[in-house]
Amino acid sequence: VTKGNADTPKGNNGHALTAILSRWHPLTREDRASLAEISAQEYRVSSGTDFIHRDDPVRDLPILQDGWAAQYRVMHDGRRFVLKLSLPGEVIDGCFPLREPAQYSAEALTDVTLLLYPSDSLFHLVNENPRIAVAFFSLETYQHSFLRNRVMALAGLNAYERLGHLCLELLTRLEILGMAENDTFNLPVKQETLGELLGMHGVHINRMFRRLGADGFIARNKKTIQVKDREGLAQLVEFRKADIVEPSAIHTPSKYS
Amino acid sequence: VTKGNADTPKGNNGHALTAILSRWHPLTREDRASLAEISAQEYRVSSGTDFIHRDDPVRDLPILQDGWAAQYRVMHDGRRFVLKLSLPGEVIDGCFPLREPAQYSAEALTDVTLLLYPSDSLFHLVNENPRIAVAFFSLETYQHSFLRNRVMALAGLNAYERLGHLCLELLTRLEILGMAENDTFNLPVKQETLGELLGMHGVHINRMFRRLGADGFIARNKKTIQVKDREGLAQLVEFRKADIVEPSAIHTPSKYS
DNA sequence: CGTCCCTTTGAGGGCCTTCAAACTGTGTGG
DNA sequence: CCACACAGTTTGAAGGCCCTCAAAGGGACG
Repeated sequence: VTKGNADTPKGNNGHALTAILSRWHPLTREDRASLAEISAQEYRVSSGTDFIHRDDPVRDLPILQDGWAAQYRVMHDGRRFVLKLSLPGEVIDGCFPLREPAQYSAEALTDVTLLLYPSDSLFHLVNENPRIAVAFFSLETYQHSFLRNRVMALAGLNAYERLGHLCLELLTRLEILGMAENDTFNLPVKQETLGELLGMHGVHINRMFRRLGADGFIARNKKTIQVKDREGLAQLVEFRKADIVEPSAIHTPSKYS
Repeated sequence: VTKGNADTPKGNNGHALTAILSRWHPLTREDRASLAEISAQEYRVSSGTDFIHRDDPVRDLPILQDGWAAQYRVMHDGRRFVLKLSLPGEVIDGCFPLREPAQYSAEALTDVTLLLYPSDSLFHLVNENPRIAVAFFSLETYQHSFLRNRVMALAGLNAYERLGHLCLELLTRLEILGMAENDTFNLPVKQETLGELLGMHGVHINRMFRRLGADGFIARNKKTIQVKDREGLAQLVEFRKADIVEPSAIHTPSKYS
């Protein structure tokens, strides 16, 4: 793990955390200035290595500046469970405002560039500034909404549908991050890992991918996935935009008051 | 649904929401006074009826003063999916700070007494007061931690283990609410509903309950469940106290700074 | 051109579902 | 007090989805 200072990370002429939070709640110039005082350390992590270790204390809020990651744990019988994939540009959740040992390890699935914001400074700021607190709250609510949908998929759908659901979830999240166009995205994750995420064997992921392709829902080419029938698939797997919390849902004045 | 006014609900000589939030973040006398100005409406809902309807606008934050509830939806193929059980004393999540249509219906599993706090007033307060914002944030984090564990159970455990996990989750949540003693609790939920929660058929819930009893992990008597081997079961189903966010994890000064 | 990692394909078995029916407890009306 | 209806639990048997083990196929890299 190489380490460097990066208040202004390259390729990003601003403060990454400010950019993310301001999507979730209107921030004043002063809010932004307060946030800008909290500078991140930049880390580079190469594919396959852990950058958060389970049971280690959490001191920082990590943002994936670039690359994919997985939060996982190894269960007592040796099987691996993947809680969540983290995408380029996303905040890795479960790390704030906790100061407890990490509940899940995080592994780089590709080469990763990481921004680490010190928890203590953030915690202090959140306790002083209600707008920033609400912004974090809203971000948490957004991530929460995807987790609820994962629960729905795991409990209510079969393997075929779960994988279709995952394709739509990733497509949606990547579109929000500006990393998917034309219903197409890159999926640099091996099938065994997808299996650990969706609660099925990697071999079965393969069969279901194949069937989704044969049924015309998706097309695959190496690591690229294109959703061919987004509407049809969404209906099949119970995926709805309305189930995802968007910024407007939170700070738009109520239409019903 | 009968309706009444209840700033000071009977059997509760205080402001229920204040009591809950102050568990999650230290509140000043002024904070409590601000919260106390937001008065709740009390509703009574009889067993089996819905009190939140999917796609209806959310105007209030509901707290279950008494009784059990389930958040559920009916999927396009007619199957029911239960997202979460809500226990007496708990805030029903997914309702704040949203003003969008409800994503899940909520059904009373027993006779229920409900406290409804107007979202608009709460939203206004949260935007003014950082401590109350952090308290809500922390509460959300707490609920989030249980959801993460549900995902782990659904993706990583078989039916037998999932049901054991649920027993421990409910026991833990009820203990926190002061409604379980001696590893024993009342479970007024039919097995079919538990199946919809855990992603398995109600009939299989029965078989797994039976096996958990035969293996000495639990004892059942009508609707009462006693966990006989809490440690053993916890290890089997990967249930850890450390996976549940507690108040101290959030506002205790960092040990590592 | 060989190695390694991952994907793909095949066959057998187990977990869980599905359909069905018997059983139990509870409330209701005769 | 009993007969009955009703809801939920319990038990049985057959079948399907998914797992498990295994091996072959493909692509990237040296």
